[in-house]
Amino acid sequence: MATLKEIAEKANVSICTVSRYLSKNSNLKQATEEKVKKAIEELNYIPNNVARSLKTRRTNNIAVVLPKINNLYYSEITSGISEVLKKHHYNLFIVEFEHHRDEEGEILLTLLENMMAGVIFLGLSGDTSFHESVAMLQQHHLPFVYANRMIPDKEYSLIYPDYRQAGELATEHLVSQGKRHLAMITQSVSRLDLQQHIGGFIGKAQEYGIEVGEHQIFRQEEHVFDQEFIHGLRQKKIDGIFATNEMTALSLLKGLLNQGVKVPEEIAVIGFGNSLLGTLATPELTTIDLQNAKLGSLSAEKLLRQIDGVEGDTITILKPHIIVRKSS
Amino acid sequence: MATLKEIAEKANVSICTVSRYLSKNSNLKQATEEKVKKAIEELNYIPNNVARSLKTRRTNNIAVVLPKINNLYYSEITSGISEVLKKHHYNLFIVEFEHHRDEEGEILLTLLENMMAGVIFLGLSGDTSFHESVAMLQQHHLPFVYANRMIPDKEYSLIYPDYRQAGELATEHLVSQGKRHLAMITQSVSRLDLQQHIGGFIGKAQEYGIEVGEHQIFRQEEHVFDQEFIHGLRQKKIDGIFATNEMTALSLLKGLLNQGVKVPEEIAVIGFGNSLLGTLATPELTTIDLQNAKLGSLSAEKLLRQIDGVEGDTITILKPHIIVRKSS
DNA sequence: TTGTATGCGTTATCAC
DNA sequence: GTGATAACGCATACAA
Repeated sequence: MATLKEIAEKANVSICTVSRYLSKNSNLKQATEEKVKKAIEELNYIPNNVARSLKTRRTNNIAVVLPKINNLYYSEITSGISEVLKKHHYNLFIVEFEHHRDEEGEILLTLLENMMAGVIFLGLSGDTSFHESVAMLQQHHLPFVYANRMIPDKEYSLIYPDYRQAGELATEHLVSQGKRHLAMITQSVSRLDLQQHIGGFIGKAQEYGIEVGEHQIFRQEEHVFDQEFIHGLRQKKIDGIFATNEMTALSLLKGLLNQGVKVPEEIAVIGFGNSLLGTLATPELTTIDLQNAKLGSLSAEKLLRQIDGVEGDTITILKPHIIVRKSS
Repeated sequence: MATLKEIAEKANVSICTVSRYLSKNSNLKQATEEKVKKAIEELNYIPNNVARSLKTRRTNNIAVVLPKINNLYYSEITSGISEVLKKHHYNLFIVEFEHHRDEEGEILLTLLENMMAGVIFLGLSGDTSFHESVAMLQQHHLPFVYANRMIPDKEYSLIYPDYRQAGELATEHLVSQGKRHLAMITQSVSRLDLQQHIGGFIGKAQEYGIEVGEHQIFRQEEHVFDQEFIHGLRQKKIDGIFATNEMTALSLLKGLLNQGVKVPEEIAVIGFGNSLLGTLATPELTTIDLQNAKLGSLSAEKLLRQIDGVEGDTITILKPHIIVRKSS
């Protein structure tokens, strides 16, 4: 690898002049400029970003910390992030983080050790101890953005979809289809975002005079969508279901189909997310689009503004949209 | 950020001693060790990997270059890579590359500028001009592994599944189910791996005395699985189809279902890949498992061996397995 | 067992 | 316009 020094020697100028040439702004004499240019080409010079970073005390590296990259939800967001970063000449680091308590410190340490310019956290729940460790990042002035999570009692830089409105949209749609006996399938009810989903779903139902009791809120982990489960739905006369996870919705759809339930006539299903999967389901899945890719690109832009010091810790909220297909 | 210098001053030792303490191997006097330890803790020292990299002329960063991260196929492989890298304390750097010719040089340059320890290329076709640029990496002694692609006329470090055998397995299975009129849906036939698929599929068919003509090899991009297409299948009396892409298989399954074709009785379908999607399809998809995650972890290990200098450019071939479900 | 001194490749502050 | 020279934070050859 050729270095500035070698270029300088070859071109008979000082290292400094070469550096100036590379940073474009300073004006060199036409003649020296060409000498330098020639030397650089002949020696096949490649700048060393590591050295540059040491000197300037900043890198162009941005880390995305998420539970699992082999999950459409996260990889779609990441793709949105990637596009923006590429455009601004930032590099993308991925750190998978699976809520193993002992990893927390190690991961944050890695981010600091490698002088990340910023961090985006995806899908890190508000109920972990993670956030205490995160305070460390603030101490070290490492800018970060939380995407897709609401963090209570913290003034962090946040971006997430309007979870409550997502729930409301689901109710409104099901009601507009004539459904009155609503149910919901969700994950951990302790998560703040899911509480919002539930709140929106139930709240809007009440506006329509519909009661959604606790026994109509199913926890995904506790059920398989087998004959017994479907039978339970029928007994409760459920005619509309909102599943807060695309895979879950698809799985439910399959269960209903297997048991001969007509979707949407007998039971309508509305899901979450807008990957290709929804269109491949039978029937095609009606869904609340959380705009994953867009959320990714927005969170990247948000982080970059923070890095450039033109934005502080603010909250950005995206509006969800409904995509009506055949399952409702 | 505290530095070695500050620690040294606080502990009343030399920078060198602190550095030794951190690298563990050298043996210090108990007393100094504790002095240093204390100072490090009090000052909340965090090592600077950038400086370390500049000095040692190597980083712990490994890049994965792939077309799109929001694609289950690639993200599953990447997840496999991620696990291995994490275990060996390497960081994961992601570069999305979408075959825009003008990007090639820029991307490889970025890898060199940032002193990547190694690179894994995923799904980069053998027919692009990419490989010429890649020679540059060799000049700069940057180790790399091509995963999931066969590269003709190059002695690179390669790892891929036995594409031919995958095709053979598909044929064997379909034949064992009593199917004799086989068809295949594939992508670009110019890609070497797909040629292998086709070769295996057709070749094995011939062993059974079955002719698979050119008009039974469909190019995915040229078709939607609508009434007309399904009608065509019926006319040709096709009773078994092999789709070399999981999404395509699912999409086909849906098309067949829509047209009232009984799967697998009338037409059996066998797909590729082993994501959750296959089990959510109706009927559940029989599939050739290419072991994406495993391929990822193996390619990472392969690269690490290369970085450590214990392995040269070799070819690793994975054996595919069939997962029989309901669509065949 | 510990310290001194040098350099990794770059940017930046001075001079000239 | 251009050139010395000093850092950035760390590792290491060589001394002591």
